[in-house]
Order: sequence, then C-alpha cells, then structure tokens
Amino acid sequence: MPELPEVETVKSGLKKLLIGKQLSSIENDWPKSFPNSKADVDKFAIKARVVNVRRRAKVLLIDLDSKYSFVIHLKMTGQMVYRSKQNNFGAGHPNDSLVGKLPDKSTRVNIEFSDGSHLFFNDQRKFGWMRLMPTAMIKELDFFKKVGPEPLSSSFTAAVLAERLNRRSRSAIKAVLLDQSVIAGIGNIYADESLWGAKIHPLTTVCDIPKNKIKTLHNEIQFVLKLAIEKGGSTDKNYVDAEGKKGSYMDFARVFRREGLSCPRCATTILKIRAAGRGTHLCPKCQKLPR
DNA sequence: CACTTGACCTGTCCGC
DNA sequence: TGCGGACAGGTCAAGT
Repeated sequence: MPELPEVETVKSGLKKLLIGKQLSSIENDWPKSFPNSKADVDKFAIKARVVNVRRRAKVLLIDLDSKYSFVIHLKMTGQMVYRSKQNNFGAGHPNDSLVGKLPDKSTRVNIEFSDGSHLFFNDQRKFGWMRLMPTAMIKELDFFKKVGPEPLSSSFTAAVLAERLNRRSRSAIKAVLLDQSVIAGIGNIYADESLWGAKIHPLTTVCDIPKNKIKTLHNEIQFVLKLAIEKGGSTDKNYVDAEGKKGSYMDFARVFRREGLSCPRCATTILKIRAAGRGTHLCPKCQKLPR
C-alpha cells in the first residue's frame, strides 16, 4: 500500500538507476494501466532520455528530455521494478525480494531502455496507472491543483497542520488525515501509527482535539514518516522498492496490523475497528475518545 | 455541503 | 478439498 514513504523510497531508487537512460520500447497488456496511444509513445517517449525522477504526494514522476513525463500512481499493489540486462532475478537476496524474473503475470507495462535494461510496472489489482503527458501540464491535473502540503517540507509547521485540519473541523481525525487535499501522502498505515503516537482516538472530531495534541500529532506524523523512509517503507503484502526489495517498517509498527497484540506503551490489547471505511488500529487505553 | 458508500480489481484467507 | 464470501485499502464518482 504505497504511501509517502514507499513512493519516496521508489523515487530515490529510480533516480539512481534511471537518469540518462534512453527509452527504446514500451509494451502494455492492460489499457487502463497505460492509456496512451502508440503514436504518443513513439513521438514523445521513444528515444527520449530520463532527466529526473520526482515525487509529489503518492504520485511518482519520471521526466524525459522530450518535455514529457510519466505520471504514475501505484495505488494499492503497484510496483516499479528496475532490472539491468545482466540481472533479471531479483535483488540477489531471495528473502528481500517478492518478485522473481520479470515480466510476470502482474506486469502491466514493460519499458525497455537502449542498454537492454527494463523498468516494469507491476500491478496485481490493476488499480494503479501510469501515463505520459507534457511535464508542464502536470500541475494542471485536478489532483495536483487540490492536493495539500508535503508533511516533511520545512514549511509544514504545527500551525500549518492546525490550519489545514480546521478545514474539516467536524470530521473524524482519521478521515481527515487520509484526505489528500488536507495533507499529502498519508495513508492507512501512517495515519494509525501517528494517531497512536499522539494518543488520539481515530474517531475524535477534529475540533475536540486540544491545541497541544495537534502539536504532538505534527511531531508524530513527521517522526513516523521519516522513520518509515529510513526503513525503506512498509511491506505488508505487495510493496517493493525499485530493486524489488521489501521495506522493513512493519517490524517497527506500534499498532498497524497488530490487533490482539499488546500496546508497546501500556501492554493493553490493541483493537481493530472501522473508521472512514478502513480497518483502523488503536490502543483503547492510550487513545480515548473525549466526552 | 459534508460525509459515507460503491466501484475499480485480484489474491488470500476463513468458515462450512 | 472446494467454494463462497469477506477483506485488503487509494481515489474518484455517486448516493444519502
């Protein structure tokens, strides 16, 4: 479930691997995964070179010297895996890799570079997508027009968080943290983890959260996201980085997917409830609803 | 207008 | 062992 730390990890990996590579062909098996016409691909991608790899929110951007870019959303089960011509057998450490020789049956798009290396867009559930568009037009996409601030940018202060949250002051905090127009990049894993850190019940109405707890929540969001980037993201089921390797944040998770186990702070049994339509994990003792 | 639910998909796991 | 159904969770569209 790629969220900000996972997409950031893929971005860093691709940036090291792809810059300067020249595209030689693109194949895809599922039109929704890559809807561009062959004519567009031939004109704006083939023979173009990768000049940059970026991330905004959970979206990955690969810029080409044709002034076109690939805009990529991994959604739930998307992977972007690079393979050199010499090594198409995973990262070399079988336990670190979830993917073997590619393409496999989850491969939706297969990009080949002129040196014989490949970039595979794999997506078991077909929710993800990538498409080619003019770099200058990316900021005009509806999603980018309304997406909120990057939570790890220096301008994202506790005051900014408070101001953003107030836009939906009568909603449950969990739903608001998942709203990409409020803050960019937080998903189900890191919403649960930061709310546990700040001792806030996920169903708490935003206006019922005291100011000092907003400050704590701000710290926790940044702490959790930074730690997750350090650990290479969270591999629950599908997620892998640009080399096919798993992330290890799940080993450090305090509540996410730990229902029935004990809270690392107070040893109370962790509960799983439903909030904002999602499985939501919390410690019933540390995270109480105000009343 | 604000919030919730359903759709998009496939693979896995659970109970019968 | 097979089979149906619930569940996984990012985002947009549709419904309440």
